[in-house]
Amino acid sequence: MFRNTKFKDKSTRPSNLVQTVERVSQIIDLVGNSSQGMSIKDISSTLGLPKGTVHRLLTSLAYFGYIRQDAKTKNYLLGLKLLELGNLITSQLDLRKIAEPYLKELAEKTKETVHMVILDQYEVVYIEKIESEIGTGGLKMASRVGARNPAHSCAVGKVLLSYLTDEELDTFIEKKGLPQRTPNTIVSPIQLKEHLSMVRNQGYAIDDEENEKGIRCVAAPIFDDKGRPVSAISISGPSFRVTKKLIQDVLKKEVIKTGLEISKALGFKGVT
Amino acid sequence: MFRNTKFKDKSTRPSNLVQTVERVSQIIDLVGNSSQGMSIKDISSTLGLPKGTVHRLLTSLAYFGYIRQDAKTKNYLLGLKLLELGNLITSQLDLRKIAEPYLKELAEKTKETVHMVILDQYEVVYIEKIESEIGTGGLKMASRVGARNPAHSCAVGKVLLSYLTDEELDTFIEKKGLPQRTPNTIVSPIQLKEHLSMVRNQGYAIDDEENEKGIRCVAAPIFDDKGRPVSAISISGPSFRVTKKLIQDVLKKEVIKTGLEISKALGFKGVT
DNA sequence: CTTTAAATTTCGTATTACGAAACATTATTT
DNA sequence: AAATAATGTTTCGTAATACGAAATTTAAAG
Repeated sequence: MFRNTKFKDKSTRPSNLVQTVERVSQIIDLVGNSSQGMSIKDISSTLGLPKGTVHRLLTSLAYFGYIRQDAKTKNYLLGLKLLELGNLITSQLDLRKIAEPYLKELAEKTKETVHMVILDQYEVVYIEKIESEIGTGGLKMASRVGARNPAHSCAVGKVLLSYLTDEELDTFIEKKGLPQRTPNTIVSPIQLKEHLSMVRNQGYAIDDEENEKGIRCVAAPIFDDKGRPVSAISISGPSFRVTKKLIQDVLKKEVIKTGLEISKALGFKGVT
Repeated sequence: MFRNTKFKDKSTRPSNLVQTVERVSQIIDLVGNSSQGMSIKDISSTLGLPKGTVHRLLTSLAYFGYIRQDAKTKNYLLGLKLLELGNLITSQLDLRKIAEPYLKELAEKTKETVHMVILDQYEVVYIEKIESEIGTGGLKMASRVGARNPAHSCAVGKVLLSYLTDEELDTFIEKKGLPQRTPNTIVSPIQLKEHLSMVRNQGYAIDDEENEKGIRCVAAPIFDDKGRPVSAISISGPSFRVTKKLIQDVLKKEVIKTGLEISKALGFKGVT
């Protein structure tokens, strides 16, 4: 008896979701994405829940610090507990701690924005972002630590995808699709697979305005002590500064070098 | 009919806490404070909950990204959603954004650690921490963004307490007490009140190893556009470097100055 | 001072989450 | 490699929990 469809899949809705957890998550998302906080009325009408219910959940959340109530406006805002937890997880990702000095150096040297990401649920999650103090010239990238991006359309994502098995890639494509973000985005599965094998061979990836018009990036992988590609780093910037030539002549070399340095700091001994 | 004891008090346990929220909070705290993550067994035995229940809550939390499961060890860890939320709240505290450059400059100039805090539930919460790149000489402060401290025993706390009304101060003392952290901690309510009125008059506070042996700090307040003391900043360091003389001659002036600069950036027009 | 709107509390009820135990999977020992 | 132990996952009948309509209180606006 074999069951070829039995893929344990953490991203599909569990059969027995706890209702309260779902509602709490919805409330926190909602409140988090409002700049001025929200009233109970707002929340209850947006989510279609009775005011009483929302109030009960909010007071419980407030008691544990996940939500706080503005003294003046009476609006509910994210609580400071989330600051604490956000920093806790940072310290759990010791990857990030180790990489930090190298990334700073890279940002200084190249005068562009440096990102560090990991792959989670087939999406790219930014775990570090360093902007060169000078040189960014008022142009700031909209990215933010904790934010997510499709993997197929950015350099860091393509680097990490390039180490997946063919089977995993199929699951990825099936689950996430290959949404076209710009005219340059690779949307054909076959093309993507060819591209990824190239990326893997050459050890770096370029995002030539595939994710956002006007932004170009180069990325390289980071390996842990077991040689597993656990993370990727990139240099990103506006296309008029980050030209194809600059990438080939300078930036490519620098990301790869920094990637290798961080890998070594993690105990990576090199291939074979 | 008057009821003098009717103080709306957000920190006492609400009558109708949602059980699931409490359990979720316990689980997240537990998992967050473990460096290697925890198994279901660990969590259920620590909290005294049945495995099935813990499992159900964990899968729900994982679905929404608050918890993730390590692929290898199968242990549960904090999820990356918390990174995202931690960064969201940071951007909601635009106070912090505005202050950042000033604080960096202060840290550079003084070569010591600079903190920024707000008061929440009568406790000090660190919302920013900047370490001077050089000069810390291997000595790092254990503080962490999001962490909390009693208010009566640190400079930033005393600065903020100094603006409370007498009534609020009594509530604070009743609720939190004045725990003795070191031999220097002020533990007498009367002494504290006298001290605070002095702090308020002089516009800064010193923590002379009152919170931690070997650590001395100076702090100054930050006012918003309405003239309300919304935050406080401090310079902290080992007592052998941060001498009383250095504070009086140099540091005191610098924190006050930086505090005022930030206040002005927030729209503060000065007193009267 | 009156009116309106939102926030908070109450309370009987049905749904939801509970948790004991069965079952499955993974790790450990012999 | 087989057996055993230990942990993880699912099931399901039940009761406690959270629900939510409505009443009450509080705050804001006219």
